[in-house]
Amino acid sequence: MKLSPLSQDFVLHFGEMGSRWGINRTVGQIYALLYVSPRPLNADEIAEALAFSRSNVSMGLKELESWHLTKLQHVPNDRREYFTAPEDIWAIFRTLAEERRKREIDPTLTMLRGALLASADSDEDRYAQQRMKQMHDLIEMATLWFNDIQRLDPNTLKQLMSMGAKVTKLLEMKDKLKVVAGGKKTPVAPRN
Amino acid sequence: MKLSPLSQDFVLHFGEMGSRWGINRTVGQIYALLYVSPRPLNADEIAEALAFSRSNVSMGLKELESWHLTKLQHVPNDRREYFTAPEDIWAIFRTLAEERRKREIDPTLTMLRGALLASADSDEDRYAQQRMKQMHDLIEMATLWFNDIQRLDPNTLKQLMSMGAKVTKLLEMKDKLKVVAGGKKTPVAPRN
DNA sequence: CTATATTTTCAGTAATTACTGAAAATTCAG
DNA sequence: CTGAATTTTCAGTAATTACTGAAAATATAG
Repeated sequence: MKLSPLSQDFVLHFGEMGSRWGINRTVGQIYALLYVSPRPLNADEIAEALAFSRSNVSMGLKELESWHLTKLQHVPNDRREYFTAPEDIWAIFRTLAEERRKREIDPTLTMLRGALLASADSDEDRYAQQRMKQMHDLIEMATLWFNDIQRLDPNTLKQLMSMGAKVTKLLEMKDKLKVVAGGKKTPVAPRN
Repeated sequence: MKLSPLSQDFVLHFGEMGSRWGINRTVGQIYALLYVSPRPLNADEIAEALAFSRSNVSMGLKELESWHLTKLQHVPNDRREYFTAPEDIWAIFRTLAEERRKREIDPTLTMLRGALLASADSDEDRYAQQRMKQMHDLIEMATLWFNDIQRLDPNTLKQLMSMGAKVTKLLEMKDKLKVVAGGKKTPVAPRN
C-alpha cells in the first residue's frame, strides 16, 4: 500500500484538520484514507499506508466506529475485517452533525436548563441566568432547526441551499398572500 | 471575586466543553466568565476568580481576542484593561461561525481545489478525485448557504428557524405559482 | 479441541500542549 | 524623563494526550 501524492496530501491535511477539532491526527488520517479508498481496507493495510502501529490503528478505528463513520465488511475467504467510509456524503455529513450534537450541544443544553431552574438570589446571579437563558434559547432553536433541515431529502436540501438568502423572498411572498387572501397576519405557528 | 455556584458551574462546564473542540480549558473558562459577568473584568480579577496565573490569563485573553470574542474597555481613572463578551448573542454566534469557517473550512476547500486541479493518472486517483469533488461541492454549498443565512437579521432568521422543515411547503407553493402563471418550470437560479 | 490468525488491551514512553513565575517590555501619571 | 503600574513574553516544568510493543483475548479453520 503506497499512497499516491494526491491521496497523501488529502490524508495529511485531514490529519491536521482533525486536530483542529476534537479528533486526533491518527483518527483523521484513517478516516481520510478510507474516504478516498476505492475498496475496503483492513487494519494492516491502514497501518502500513499511514505508518502507524497496528494497535494505534485499532484504537483509531474504534474511535471512528463510535462516531458511526465506518462501515465494516468482510471479503470472502479472508478472516480479517475490512473497513470503508459510507458512500453517501450527505449521510456522512448528517452523521457527523448528529454526533457532534450529542457530544457538544446536548450536554450544554442540559447544564443550561439546570442552571435556569436554580434559584438566583443576587443581582449577579439574576444577570447570569438571563445570559444563560439567551444562550439556551438560541442553541435550542438552532438545534431544532438544524435537525429539521437535516432530515430533508438531499434534493430538497440542495434546492433550499441554492436559494441562499432568497428564502426570505418566499417569506415575504407568503405574508403578502395571506394579506391579499383577507386573513390577518398571524405569527408563524410553533412546531409540534 | 468569588464566583456564585451558579456561575461556577457554567464556567466549569464551558471549560470542559471548550476542550471538546479546539479551544482549551483556560480560554473556555475565561470566556464563560466574561459572558455571565454583569460588568467588565480586568485580568487580575479573572485570574483570581478562576485561580489561574496572571500570565495564563494574559495568554487566554489574547486567544479570545484572535477569535474576536472579547471587547476591550477602560474604566475612568484606572489604567487597567477591562474585558467583556459582546452583548448580542446572535453576533457572538455569527463571529464564532465565521472564525471557525476561516480556520477549519477554508483551508480544506483550498486543499480540495488544489487536489481537483491535479492530474489523476491511475484509477485510484480518479476515484479519490471524484470523492474529493463530492466533498468539495457539499462543503462549498453548505458554506455559501450558511453565509447567506447568517447575514439575515435576527428576526427574519428566527422566523425562518421556527418554520423548521415547513420551508419546503413554501418551495412547493412557489413551484405551483410558477406553473399557474404559465411560466415553464425553471431550475433555481444560481446566486451572484 | 488445538493451532493459528487476527484483534484488542494496556502499561510504559514519547510527544504535545498547558501553565507558571520571573523577567522584560510597555504604558502613563507626575 | 522617571518610576510605578500593568501587561506580555518566554524558558522551564507540569499535565495531558498520543503512540508503541508486548501480551492477552478472541475468533475460526481444520
